[in-house]
Amino acid sequence: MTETLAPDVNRVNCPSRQILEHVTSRWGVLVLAALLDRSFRFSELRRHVGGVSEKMLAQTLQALERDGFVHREAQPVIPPRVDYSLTPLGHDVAAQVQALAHWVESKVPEVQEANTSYDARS
Amino acid sequence: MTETLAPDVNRVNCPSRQILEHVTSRWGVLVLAALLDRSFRFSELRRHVGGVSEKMLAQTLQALERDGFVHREAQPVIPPRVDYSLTPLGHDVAAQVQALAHWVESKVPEVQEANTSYDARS
DNA sequence: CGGTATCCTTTACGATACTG
DNA sequence: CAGTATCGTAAAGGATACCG
Repeated sequence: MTETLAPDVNRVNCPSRQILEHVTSRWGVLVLAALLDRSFRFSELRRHVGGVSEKMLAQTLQALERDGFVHREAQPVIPPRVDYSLTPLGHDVAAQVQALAHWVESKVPEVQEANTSYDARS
Repeated sequence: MTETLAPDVNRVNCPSRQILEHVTSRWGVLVLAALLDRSFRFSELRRHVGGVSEKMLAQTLQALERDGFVHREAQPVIPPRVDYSLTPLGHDVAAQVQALAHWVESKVPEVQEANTSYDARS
């Protein structure tokens, strides 16, 4: 009677979709990929990920922490020091996301050529 | 003298970042994942990907076609018939993106537990 | 059927100022 | 340093209507 429906990202209100959106969000991707290499302090991360604002970085980190992908370690010192790292679960997604990012970086020439020929037809 | 800088998604104006954003966009992810299984007609895709509007689907498909990931085949018949499929390049991204989507679907319970314990602390 | 054009609303995002 | 609060703008997105 109590059927558990399998998670499906194609369904509008499936929780998997929101998780996927956190992971693939504009800044989420870059933050996860960065943290795969090493842990970062807040301001380090801000410098590392070009163009991210304090607000969006904080928001992104909170979403990823809430989903159990990122671990936040605050040291009670003055000035404050907070380190962000991946959880085991986060390590798994981050590996996939970073692979994707690297793949894209490696295919830039092909894509640019596709852009050019597409634009030529229009 | 004419140095070619390696593509880096962390740089604000690197083309790789925009490509990555197309691929990881809200609807881009779901469209690529769907097309990995088979080709789709426009309205099939619209029904398959829950919640997508005509406008966004058209926009997403255009971006993916322009980047060389999706092939668009329009048959000159009445009523019109247009089939969308993956290019070889698109097949590679789609495989990664679908793997990510499936991974997320499989981890929904873990993430929901993380959500609960996070919310309990706040 | 497979779109495009228009309008409108909502959300994302950035800039700035402020706090523990 | 590591954020939060507030505000304003820009972009994303949805609804509807229309066209080839």
